[in-house]
Amino acid sequence: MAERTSHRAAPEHTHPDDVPVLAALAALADPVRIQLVRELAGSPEWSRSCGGFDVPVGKAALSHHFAVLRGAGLVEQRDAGPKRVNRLRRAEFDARFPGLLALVLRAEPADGI
Amino acid sequence: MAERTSHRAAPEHTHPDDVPVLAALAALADPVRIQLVRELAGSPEWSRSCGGFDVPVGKAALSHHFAVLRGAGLVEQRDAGPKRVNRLRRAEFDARFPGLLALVLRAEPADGI
DNA sequence: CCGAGTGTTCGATGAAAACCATACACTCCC
DNA sequence: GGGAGTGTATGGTTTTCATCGAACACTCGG
Repeated sequence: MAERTSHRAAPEHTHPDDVPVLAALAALADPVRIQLVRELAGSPEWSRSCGGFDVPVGKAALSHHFAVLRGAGLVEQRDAGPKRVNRLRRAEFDARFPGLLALVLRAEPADGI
Repeated sequence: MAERTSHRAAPEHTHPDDVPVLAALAALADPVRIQLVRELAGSPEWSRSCGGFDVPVGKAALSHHFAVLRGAGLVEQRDAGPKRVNRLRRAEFDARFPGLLALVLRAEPADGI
């Protein structure tokens, strides 16, 4: 049959084209998720597992944040052994919401978030 | 002294340059405020008073939403007689967050917000 | 097969935000 | 000055969301 090696349910993804603006904005209007997106943008694709982020929340909340980012078409996930590795959907998301990712990724003038 | 005609406290404004990205995103991540911004964008400047919006909330909540929009550098308000008229800070906001307003103002592909 | 590592799900808790109804302040016009 | 129109402030309710702890699945290596 399929050449699937994992017996685990694949994570549900939403393509950026199916994401309303409101959902995209709401997904990015959170300091933890902004940090995740930024760190993800500074790393090669598929190089970061969910647990490998320096974020001040427990792993339950972290899992929830990744679900939100997936639902907003911002990240794609793939199972790699026991880990789940991530990729920022730069091109696709930027095609749907031009300039939005750039706003989040650029450094802040003063400092803050 | 001053040539002020109103004895009412002028509304506090925040310039877009002083607004963190997170605050801008949070301000726009609300369906009522998105509608306000859109209606405002489709009207001449200073032509709309706060109460003149077709929005499904009471006037207390409406006043709160305008305070949020002011704090995010999105709208400017001025007293005109008993009314308080509004203006969308298009150029200034776009200079600080290029493309963000355009994303909110463009029509949605499918329908939703 | 067992144990360590990783991520998700569940239930509950706490904080933040939206909302309303009321009361108040101000401006204008009669 | 009185009254209608307009917006803000306050207090309290409801909803939403982020978070945690604990329990559960899955993968891999010994």
